[in-house]
Amino acid sequence: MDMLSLGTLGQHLQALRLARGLSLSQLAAAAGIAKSNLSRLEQGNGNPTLDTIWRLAVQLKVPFGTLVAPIRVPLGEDGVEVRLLDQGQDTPQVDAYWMRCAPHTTRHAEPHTSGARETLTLISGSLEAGPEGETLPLTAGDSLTFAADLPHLYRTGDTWATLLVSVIYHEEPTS
Amino acid sequence: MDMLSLGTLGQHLQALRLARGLSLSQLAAAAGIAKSNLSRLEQGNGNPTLDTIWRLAVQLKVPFGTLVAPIRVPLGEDGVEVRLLDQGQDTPQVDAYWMRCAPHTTRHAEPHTSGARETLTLISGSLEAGPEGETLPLTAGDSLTFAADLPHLYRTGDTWATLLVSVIYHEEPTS
DNA sequence: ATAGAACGTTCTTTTAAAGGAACAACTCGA
DNA sequence: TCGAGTTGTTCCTTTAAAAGAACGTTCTAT
Repeated sequence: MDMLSLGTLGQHLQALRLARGLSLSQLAAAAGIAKSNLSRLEQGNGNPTLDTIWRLAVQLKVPFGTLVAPIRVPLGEDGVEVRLLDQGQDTPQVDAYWMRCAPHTTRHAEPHTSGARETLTLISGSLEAGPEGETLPLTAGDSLTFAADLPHLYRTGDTWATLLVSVIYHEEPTS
Repeated sequence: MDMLSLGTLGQHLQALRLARGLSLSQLAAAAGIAKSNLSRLEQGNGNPTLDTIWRLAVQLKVPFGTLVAPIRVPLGEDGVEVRLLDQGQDTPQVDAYWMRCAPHTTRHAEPHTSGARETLTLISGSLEAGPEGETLPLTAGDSLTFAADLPHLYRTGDTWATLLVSVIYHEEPTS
């Protein structure tokens, strides 16, 4: 494990516990784990089980991921975070992504295979996107479909932008 | 542990792995864990360590919490599964859902607030959707935007349908 | 067919996480 | 001052998670 996160887990565990005015013994009892276990975790040693993390997250009323990756904004180097949501197995093939762009960043995307299209739906923020030279401004709720077999880009202004991206690959002749 | 999450963890692990075209052996090797370990986890047994979960999340490029706590919104009793992907905090507010419909099912949706619109993007399968009386057929890759402040529905034919749904609530006059 | 290399499963062994009971330190009230 | 109640720590024990090896399959290529 990247031992980095282990130490911080302990700190945040303790910070959350104290913020709720709970003693170590109280929290351990409420979560149904041994206090020796919790003590070790707060000290930054150990490597808790999913079961243990879960029980603590429930008691502290923290959405789980917050407990272990608290302040981290897992951005790509270029200020863009992308998650694959789903891949269709039909023709044409469709890949669905969730995407988040930091303010004042521009992401240049390479062309996809010939005939590919992209459909965007902006969830929050504002964004300028489309084929290079033909980008259009979008605000929350807007959708845009464009040809993705050319270089295209996503550019943010002063705000973060969150959007759904669907890449529709061209229907290939099934030989 | 609330066994609810353990079984689903395995399913999501496997789904993500297959979505990336990785074999169990490959993923285990890349993550630096024993494949017996990964095998057990995908079967829904076991109780992985933070270390193990972390390594898998890194390899699958998934923001951790997504692996273990997929957010299911049990909207339907019928063959419809819905997951909340994201909620925008801008105006207009946008809710993004991932939705999957079993074959030969019809889902009637209640009207949303006045002025609300919906944008759909079909990932796989085929679907007929839209306001009641004005539904349109969609195939993989198609998008559709319609007024969602009226009763609307989603109806599948012989196949499953997977789609992204964005609900755009009407922009309220900010006083 | 046959050897080779993948695949994912199921064993056994090793390791360490979690539980439990001690412990010292510190607060209370009697 | 003396317990009886905390607090969080440190041991030791028990349990099970992770590693490693072996297995039966399924391909592909010779």
